[in-house]
Amino acid sequence: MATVSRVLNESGPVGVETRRRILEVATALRYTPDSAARSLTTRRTGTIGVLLPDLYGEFFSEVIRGIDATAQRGGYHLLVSSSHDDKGALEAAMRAMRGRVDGLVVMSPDIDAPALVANLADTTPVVLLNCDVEGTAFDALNIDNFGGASAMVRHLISLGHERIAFIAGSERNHDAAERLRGYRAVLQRAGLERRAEWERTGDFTEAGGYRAAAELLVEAVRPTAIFAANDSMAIGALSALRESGVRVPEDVVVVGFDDIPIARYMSPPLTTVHVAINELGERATRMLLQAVEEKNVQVKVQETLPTTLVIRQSCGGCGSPVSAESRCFR
Amino acid sequence: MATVSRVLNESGPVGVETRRRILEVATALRYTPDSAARSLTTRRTGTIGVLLPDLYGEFFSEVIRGIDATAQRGGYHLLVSSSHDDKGALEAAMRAMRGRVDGLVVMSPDIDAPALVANLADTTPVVLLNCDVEGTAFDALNIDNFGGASAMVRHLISLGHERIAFIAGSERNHDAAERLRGYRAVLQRAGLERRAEWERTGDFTEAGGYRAAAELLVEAVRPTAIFAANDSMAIGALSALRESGVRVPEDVVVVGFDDIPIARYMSPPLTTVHVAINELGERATRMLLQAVEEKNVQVKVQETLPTTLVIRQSCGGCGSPVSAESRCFR
DNA sequence: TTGTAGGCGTTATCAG
DNA sequence: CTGATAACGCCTACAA
Repeated sequence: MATVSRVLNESGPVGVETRRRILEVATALRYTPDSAARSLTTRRTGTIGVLLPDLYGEFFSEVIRGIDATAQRGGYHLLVSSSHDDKGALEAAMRAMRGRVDGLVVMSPDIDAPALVANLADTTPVVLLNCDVEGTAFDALNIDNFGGASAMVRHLISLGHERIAFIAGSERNHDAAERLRGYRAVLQRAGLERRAEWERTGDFTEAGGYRAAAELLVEAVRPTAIFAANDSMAIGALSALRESGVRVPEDVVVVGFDDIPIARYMSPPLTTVHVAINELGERATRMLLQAVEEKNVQVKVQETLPTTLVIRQSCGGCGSPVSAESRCFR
Repeated sequence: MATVSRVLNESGPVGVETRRRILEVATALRYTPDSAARSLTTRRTGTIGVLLPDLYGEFFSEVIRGIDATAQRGGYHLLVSSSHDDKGALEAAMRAMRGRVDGLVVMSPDIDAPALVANLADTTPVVLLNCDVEGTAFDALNIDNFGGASAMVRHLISLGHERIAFIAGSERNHDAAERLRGYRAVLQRAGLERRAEWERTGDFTEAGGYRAAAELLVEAVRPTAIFAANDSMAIGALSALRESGVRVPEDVVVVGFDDIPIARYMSPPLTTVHVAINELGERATRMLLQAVEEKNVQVKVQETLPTTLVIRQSCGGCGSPVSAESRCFR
């Protein structure tokens, strides 16, 4: 009956008595509108989709936390799908989500998601998270990877380090590439030596960082500082150094990127580039919801999430000339 | 057209030429069946719901990973919802999922989920994960919390410890309660002293473990071993001890529970009770899919996931009389 | 092997 | 203010 619909959705005028009766019966019968039927007519699902490359580690779980919180606040459900190694898998996942969601948050640092989205010619709003995107054709949110990495290297230099190694993320990863770019740029600018052996490639996991650090230790010329492109690898590096009896920060300094929650609990507490991971998910979701709910606005926005240096003990201290944006934490 | 449906679902006979033509047009038009309309007729959504208390930390993200992998393999999507502090929130979330999912994995160690599920009188299959459930009325999967905690305390005793402290999880948490029960049972059995001051209550977070350990350090009689009810708290404890200049494992021994991926990378590597977290999600999902796909089978199963001791360095070594189920890892 | 008709549970439209 | 009636897009049955 149409009136029932009007009562439950508070759309249209309904008599007080009628309304009461309907509500009574509805609760008595534990009646809940069928969401499939509803979205068949409304063309809205009340759900947003989240596409992630993986779910391993604290970084992703914090991002989802932010997304979930924001979506929930906006009254949306979350359809999550992860582990899209290649383009085909991501494309399949996107297609599978079509019709099931009102919008999509796509985090895909490894894959050319923009091309994929353009290719799909879909009308569902999409926000690209940590993607390598040029121009203004998409809603996109990125971390200030270059700025963060630059600031960290500058800090290391200010502490007197001249032999700075870098453990990069996987080569195709956009965040990884930007962080590497920041590292190289500052080294070059400072006129410091850049050795190929001091640039190892990891995979953003603890195991990768462990391996890379172990390799760095046996180099003929050992670096005095190791900058890992994310905290997980820094933690792996810490572990490798410890096993080899190398003291941190006395013998070698280790720093990371992301500031995942455990970073401050490491031994020693990890100096890192702080990213407001929660906020990353939050803002992406807010951007998406805006696009979902105001379909008329066709203007896309590109945003960058700023980063800050968090100085803890794994780098040996604040140094004398602390750069403007760095702060000292316990 | 019915034939189109037959082609896309491979149900019913279709002429070869017709089939080819339909497929051709379908791909040309990028046609994808509307999932809402489809589930309206089929009464199936191809989605399973996951209800979690929170998304913080590696434990949850590993569980979801396991669930996601298994669901994906079975061709199902994942509708995730978290942060259900109280009964009302959980109930609302369950109701909201009704009709959107074919089945539900409910992880709710804090809340009386069984009562809720029974109360909802819903026909959607549900698997209860880490819930305090009695009897055989529900499909349920639990960790062997009691066994794991017992084994760990026995191990500590075998290492010669007599003053063993415990950092518990929150009081209403079922897993936490079982682990505490295991700790107490073994202490009692061994005739060891049990002091109220050596039982601190944490909240399964690093911060909670940090606080609890700091409090233990100022006790008149200081324990020689600290058993945290999960790894996050153990990591927090490690951090607190380190800050106070207490060496682990020389001065005080620290052990955890869960064996989250980072545990092995701690300094020192964390001795802990291994839980196959991935498998936890995997098995729960398999149980659910079974219930979803074979509706006839009305027999519910209750399973327990076994645990094993993982001896690393934070407990000071393997000890002499290694109990049967313990293994030594790097 | 193919096309037609009905219905899934809502909401939107339109008379009353 | 309320109740019919027609979509929404698909699948299942039935008839051709």
